[in-house]
Amino acid sequence: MKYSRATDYALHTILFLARNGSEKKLGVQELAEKQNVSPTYLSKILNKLVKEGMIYSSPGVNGGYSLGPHWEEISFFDIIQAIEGKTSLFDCCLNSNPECSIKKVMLAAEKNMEEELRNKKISELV
Amino acid sequence: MKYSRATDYALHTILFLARNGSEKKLGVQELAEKQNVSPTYLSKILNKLVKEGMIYSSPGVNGGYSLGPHWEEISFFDIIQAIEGKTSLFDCCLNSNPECSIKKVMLAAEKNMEEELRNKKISELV
DNA sequence: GTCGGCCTACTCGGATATCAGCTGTCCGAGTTGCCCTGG
DNA sequence: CCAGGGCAACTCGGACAGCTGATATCCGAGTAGGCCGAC
Repeated sequence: MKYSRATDYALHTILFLARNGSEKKLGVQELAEKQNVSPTYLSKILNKLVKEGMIYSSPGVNGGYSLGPHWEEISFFDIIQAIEGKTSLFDCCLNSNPECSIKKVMLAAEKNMEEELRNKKISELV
Repeated sequence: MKYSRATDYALHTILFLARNGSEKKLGVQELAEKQNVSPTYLSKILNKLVKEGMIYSSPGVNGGYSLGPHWEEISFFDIIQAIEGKTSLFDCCLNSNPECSIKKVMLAAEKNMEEELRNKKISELV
């Protein structure tokens, strides 16, 4: 089990944008070069963030990506959830018993990590 | 990102063994039927636990799996690590910068979950 | 009766098949700013 | 000088390929207990 590289790219990209100034646009080319990814792939990842309203994208000449209006409130968890999806880490696929004690322990532990990620905002690192 | 089903099987199997009495053996057939898995696949999973010394396996007629001597100390984390491996959830593959602030946040959050899983022992659920 | 060999019920390990999801590429389409040309 | 068209630089979206890891399955090998027959 691992976080996907896409999550890594998304986190770093948002941090790049934040450090670059919240208003300025950056082309996907430039962002991709800094992370050694192909621009097309990075564009796919960033589109997920666009759909969540975290960042803007401007087409056309001199287009690019820039941060959304509430970027200072974006937490690590927001970004991760946008990329990885909203499914829980653990699913007890054995019996559909909602009282499964193993599931309870796992979900409690997951919540612990989630809380930490919810409280950490990208803006704290700028 | 998700925990593999193998982890789910491993956790439930150990709980089965614990509830069945720490000394008694259970065949992989029986364990597999309760979880709707193929016996051969479950056997592969359980072998990982055998190698970590958590459970014993007895070949031959009336063979099967039984708990190891220190089974009461086995934590959720031990089992998960035996199945999923010891790699960290997050790897900053961008620059090999050990000071990457994103990595630090992620690892801190991961530690939070890890601690919770370390402190939860299977024996608490029996 | 007892000793040894076979048989059966198990686990172990490697090789292999299958499948889903991640990663990445390619191409066509849409959009926007800029330049260039014709009046 | 100005308006309009075309071009170039971008992003967007879908289709598709490759690869890796999870999820199995199969088969041969090893092991232990029990049975059975020969002596």
